[in-house]
Amino acid sequence: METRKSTLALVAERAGVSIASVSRVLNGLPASSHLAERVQAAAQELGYVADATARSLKVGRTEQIALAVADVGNPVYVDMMHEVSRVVTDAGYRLVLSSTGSNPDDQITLLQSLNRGYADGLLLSPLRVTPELIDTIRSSRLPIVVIGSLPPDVEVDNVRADSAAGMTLAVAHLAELGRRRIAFINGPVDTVPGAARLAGYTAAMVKRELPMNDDATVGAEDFTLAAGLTAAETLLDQSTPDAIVCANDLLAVAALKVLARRGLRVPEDIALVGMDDTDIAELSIPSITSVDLRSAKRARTAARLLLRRLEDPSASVSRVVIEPRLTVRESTAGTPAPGSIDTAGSGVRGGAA
Amino acid sequence: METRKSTLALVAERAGVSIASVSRVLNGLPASSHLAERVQAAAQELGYVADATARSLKVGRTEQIALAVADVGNPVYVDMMHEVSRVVTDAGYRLVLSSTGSNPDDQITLLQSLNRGYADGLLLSPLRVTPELIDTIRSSRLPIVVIGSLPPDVEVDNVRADSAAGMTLAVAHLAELGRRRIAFINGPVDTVPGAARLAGYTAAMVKRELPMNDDATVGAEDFTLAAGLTAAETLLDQSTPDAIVCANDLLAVAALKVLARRGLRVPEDIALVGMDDTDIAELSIPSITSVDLRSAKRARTAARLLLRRLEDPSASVSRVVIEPRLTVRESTAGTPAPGSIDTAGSGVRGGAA
DNA sequence: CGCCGGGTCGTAAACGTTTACAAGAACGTT
DNA sequence: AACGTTCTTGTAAACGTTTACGACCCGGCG
Repeated sequence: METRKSTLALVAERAGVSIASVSRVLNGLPASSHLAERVQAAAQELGYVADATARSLKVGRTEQIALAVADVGNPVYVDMMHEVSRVVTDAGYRLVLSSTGSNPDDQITLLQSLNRGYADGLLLSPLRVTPELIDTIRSSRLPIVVIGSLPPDVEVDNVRADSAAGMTLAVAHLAELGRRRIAFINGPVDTVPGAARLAGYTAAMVKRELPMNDDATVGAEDFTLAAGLTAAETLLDQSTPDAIVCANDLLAVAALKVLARRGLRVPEDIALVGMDDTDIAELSIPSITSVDLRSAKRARTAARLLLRRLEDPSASVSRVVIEPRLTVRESTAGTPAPGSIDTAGSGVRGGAA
Repeated sequence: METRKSTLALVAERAGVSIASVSRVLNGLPASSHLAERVQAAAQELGYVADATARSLKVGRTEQIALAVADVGNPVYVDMMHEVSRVVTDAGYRLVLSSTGSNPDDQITLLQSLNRGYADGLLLSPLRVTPELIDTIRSSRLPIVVIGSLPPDVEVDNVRADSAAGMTLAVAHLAELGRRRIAFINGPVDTVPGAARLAGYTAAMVKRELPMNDDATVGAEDFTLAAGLTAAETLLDQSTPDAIVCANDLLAVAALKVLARRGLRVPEDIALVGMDDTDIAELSIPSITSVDLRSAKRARTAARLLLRRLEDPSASVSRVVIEPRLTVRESTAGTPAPGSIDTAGSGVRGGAA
């Protein structure tokens, strides 16, 4: 088996047949067994592998699907990648991953370069959506499905989580446990999920007739652990909640850390619920109750939507919304409201020296 | 700005010039300002974007770099992706991510398809390396740099972590804290890192003249959390260590969970050290001392090696080994050997109901 | 025996670029 | 005024495939 670059022409020459015949045999089109054998042999000997670029140029497909996410480090995106990767490779596509920052301009330039034909379709999960971004999405030459919310007048396939419903779930759960001073650690409010979650929180609190207070909601700079630490510090400096819901599992873990530092017990003193239900919620100690926004499912359906549109570009646009679930864990488990019975907690906890 | 597919020919027609001129202007080659203006205008009006596939076919480069990892879910690979993504996009390449399973056959088919010209180069981080895999790597048409160990006779760029040295670091640290019954939760022994870490552990224990015991080392099925849980259970059923070192942060977190379930305090009863020094080691409660295998740095240098080889294919192969560090955290912090003073631990810990 | 249909296979045109080559124009030099 | 440079631009050949078209051969039917 040679390792040099081999082309159809070389194989054809070696087999003593025409280029077209080689192509046909290698693509399984009908051919005489005599011819087929010769070609197979020649291809084998030369270690022939078809050039993907040339093929793409000819057939007009790259068999690549691009996935653009804001932050590869975020576990929820990792889940999505995982899922998308599976369904697109099953369908014979390769996955091109692009980590745009949270900057919409980056996403726009990405989109433009995508239109050069790197990929056949795009899965986009934007954190912030600006009018410009929407324009570029609209005028894109290739199919896009966006994971996340969009204004209703945008005619683009998309699948979103109902994070407002998720916040309702969280608040209801805490209220039923008797918690009333429910604080909220949000991400940046100028992001789509940040805004949605804040709205959901407010609505849920109002509906339950729970006391609201500006000091009881803080917005982290970012959906990251580091931002969560300072956000949690700020919150606890200015407020004394008996429960905290976080817009994100990362923020929740950060809060947990800060609570431990301050000698506050979870869930006895403060109950905690996160959002996204990623692995870290499960493996944290104590494990964290989390709103499952079904990221895997969202990613899967988004990928399938894209595949469908690729085979039928004229299909009507579909907008899917996935309902959230609540996964209850130790951070809220079976706790009476604190103060009803004062357990005279000494704040003893293992390890957090 | 039209949104329809536009080609050089269309722009040329519209501008009333030749195709070649359009190409030249758009690529910034010298042209009269008169011509340039007409072309720019026409391109603008038609919303022309060059087709990447055709360009790739002509120039023989795709400007894509592939990264193949065994498991996208593993935080250490996420770190690597992050890093690789940065350096290759800075160099003008796009990143194609492939999640091969841990199955070497998958990697082989991946490699073969890579040779079709999807990408200009490959970063490969194989979990298991078989002779077949090595053969395919050797006979690859395009440059590969592997992240991880390879037999010394393989003439391929690679950058590896010295995980044996890492194990020495871990064992030495624990020994200095007075721990003697140091157990080891490994990953699968038939993987490259699994084997290396086991060897490192054994060597370090022998060198320190610490007691070794078959019951004190278990191999998880996998480098995942789930596998870690059962491995930790097994270990604690058959052995009573005063310290555990884990081949992986995920395994360490799993161990932490099991220890909590059994009422064992960390670090008082059992000290714990992980490996890879990923985020979860930091944000775990207690935070976990971890051997930093410098995954970000490894990824970065690997990416740079690949870029170098892309511009100079004849460069001599380089093999880089990155030295590990130890990041000390709460899970081993300032603890005397247990038993020296029995603290009559009541096993009270917050939250783990 | 002639003709037609079906199977094989080769010829050549495309896909959308880049780029070597050459032709012509403009200009300075002798 | 003739000639050599240099600059500009067009012509056309490639890159490696896929595929429409047509040529040819062979057998079966009228």
